[in-house]
Amino acid sequence: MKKQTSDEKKAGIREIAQKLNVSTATVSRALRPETAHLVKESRRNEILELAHRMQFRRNPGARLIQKGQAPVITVVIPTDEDVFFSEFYGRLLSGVLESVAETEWDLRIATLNRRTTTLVSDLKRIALESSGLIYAGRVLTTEEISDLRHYQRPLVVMKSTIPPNVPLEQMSCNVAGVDNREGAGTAAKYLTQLGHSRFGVIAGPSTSRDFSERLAGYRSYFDGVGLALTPEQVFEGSYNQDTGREGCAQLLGLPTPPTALLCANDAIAFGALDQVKSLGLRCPEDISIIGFDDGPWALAGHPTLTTVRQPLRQLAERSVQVLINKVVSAEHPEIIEFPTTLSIRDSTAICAQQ
Amino acid sequence: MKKQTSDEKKAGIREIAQKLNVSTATVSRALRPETAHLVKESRRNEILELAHRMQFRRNPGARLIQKGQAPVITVVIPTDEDVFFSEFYGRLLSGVLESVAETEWDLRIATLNRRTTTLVSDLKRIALESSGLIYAGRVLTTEEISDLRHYQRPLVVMKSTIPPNVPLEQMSCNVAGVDNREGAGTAAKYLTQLGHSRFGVIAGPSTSRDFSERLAGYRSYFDGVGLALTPEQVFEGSYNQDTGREGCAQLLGLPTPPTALLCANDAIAFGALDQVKSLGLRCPEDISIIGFDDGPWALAGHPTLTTVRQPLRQLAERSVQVLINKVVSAEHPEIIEFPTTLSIRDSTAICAQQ
DNA sequence: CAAGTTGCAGCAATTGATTGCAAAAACGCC
DNA sequence: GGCGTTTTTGCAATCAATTGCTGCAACTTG
Repeated sequence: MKKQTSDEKKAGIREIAQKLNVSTATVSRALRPETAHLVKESRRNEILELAHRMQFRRNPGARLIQKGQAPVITVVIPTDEDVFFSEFYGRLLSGVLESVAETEWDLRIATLNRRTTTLVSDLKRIALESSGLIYAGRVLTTEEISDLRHYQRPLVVMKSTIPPNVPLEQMSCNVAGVDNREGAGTAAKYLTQLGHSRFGVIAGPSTSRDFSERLAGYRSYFDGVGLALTPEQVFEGSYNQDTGREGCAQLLGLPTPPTALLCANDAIAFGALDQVKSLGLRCPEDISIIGFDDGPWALAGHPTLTTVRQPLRQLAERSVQVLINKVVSAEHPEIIEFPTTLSIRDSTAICAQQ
Repeated sequence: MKKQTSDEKKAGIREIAQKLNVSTATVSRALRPETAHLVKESRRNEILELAHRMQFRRNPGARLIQKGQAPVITVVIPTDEDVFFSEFYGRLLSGVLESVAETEWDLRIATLNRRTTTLVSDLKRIALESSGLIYAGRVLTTEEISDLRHYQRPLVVMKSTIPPNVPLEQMSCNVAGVDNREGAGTAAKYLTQLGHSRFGVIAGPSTSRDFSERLAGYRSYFDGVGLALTPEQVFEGSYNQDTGREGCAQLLGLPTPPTALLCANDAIAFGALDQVKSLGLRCPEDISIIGFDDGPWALAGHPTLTTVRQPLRQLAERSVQVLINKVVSAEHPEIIEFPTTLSIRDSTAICAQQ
């Protein structure tokens, strides 16, 4: 009696074939949905039934060795503790996870070395064991972007990793992102409809594509309605709460302070809200605040935050689709931009001042 | 000129062998660190160099087919949008990610069907393509736990997925978790040292192992110092902010209200804080609040939150180690419990009342 | 100088499922 | 019953790397 780990041998396609007195080819065909129609139904059922009883699982390597690639999608994210707590990554990842879970594919997560200088070949390495890549890592350099031309494999790049000054049309790969301009415009429009006419904008860093698009969106809307933003009305800072506090303090210190604040993300909005309270003002009675992101905390505070929701779930879903179906050729890469929606809550109200 | 996808054929071990006029065996040996010593150094360098120039990547399937398993660790998480926003999962996942990134292994993420009744065989399926599993999914049933005996492969189960009434020693697999009792005790002790003597506890659901251990930790400490908690001093609710608000309201309504609140997680603590402010009281001057988790938001509010930090990074690291080294036999599974640390911030202060 | 030891490299088998090709079986129709 | 179709099935090659075994040559030792 040889020492055997357990489980009465391993159940391979061979064992099944042998027990049923058919060839492995038949078993193989019966077992995979794509070829199942090639096997007579009665026999197929026998095979399926036995495979189930023997707890058969096909060896993934055997297919891999033929195809040279696995049904795995890899998401590349930054090397950064906070990734899992950010709105963007959290919702994106869970979206990808769900989309992938509905298919036969697997999801893998990878990070790049913090300061790699060989991005494209790193991506090639990562991609080796997967069939498609979603790049959501750190912001790309222009050099890296042009290098990406040499990466001729299924790839979707998140728009937010592209610097603001690079036109999307110039990208040689698929790009997926959220329509920040439209979302910002919607927020601005909504405040206008509530009767506000004196606005303040607390923007994030202009080095970020998302933030610069959002600012452009606010600007563009106000230009259109003849309320063009003056430099004093715009505070630019980082993407965190402190920026919200500082921006709020500065804007409310203006000779004619705004009655509504447009914040480029939720964290900034929370900071602004905190500052408003510290100044003894009330939100929304004295001042309306609108955010951008719609994270889980938007509902947690007092008042709940009116904010722009990014359809990251759909974005993820579409990206996965693109990769799995490879519907897009490298010559005509797809640019996916999803529209946002406005989540109206309690931090905005009709303008009380005339 | 035949139509060729690109890249001058695929660079396999064969092509390299051919160009250098050696056998594939030699190339194979030279390429893998474990066997590299079997090839003369000069030749090995030639091979390595050419492999690099040809951008050679070995086909993962070919090894898989022999070993029957890939160097991949899979983390099983719940099917739940919020996973990526929770302290626990966020920090755990990023910890696992980092630990794995330091090795040659890959990280895969999988979810279970929402209501699977065949957990163990599902795990087997998932594990098929990976060499180790970290289970951090939904809470296990006792039946599933005893089924796990049949799962004889590298597996680490997170303690929080085990129901409170199951003794850890009874588990047939490796268990990793945080020492909640000790953490809760430390928090309680710290408040005592600040001079507090009237406490309120806002606990989470007792169906959760984490929360029930934390409550036990508070109890056990107070018992030890002769301040045993009465039923009125303990409010049990859910794990969210509303519980914090309700609990705070109720506890502060007692004839002799507490001067310090122990909250079973940060969200509850934020709720309590919010309620304290609504009641026109100040934290920490009038009442101290202490949380549990130390999430990114603990630093964001006013005042910043004193809270118990879980060493999830180390927990993740150790779990990965266990899986990669398979240092633990199934007969003597390891129980890993990491100690917490206290992050002292502004929401706690010396007791002002005598 | 013979016998023994060690280092290096190649041959060929192995791994498990898939698939092109062709044979065999089943079917339909007159 | 015969012939043309269609459906099922099996054989054997294939995928890319790994590894036990063997052979050869160089080196060491008595």
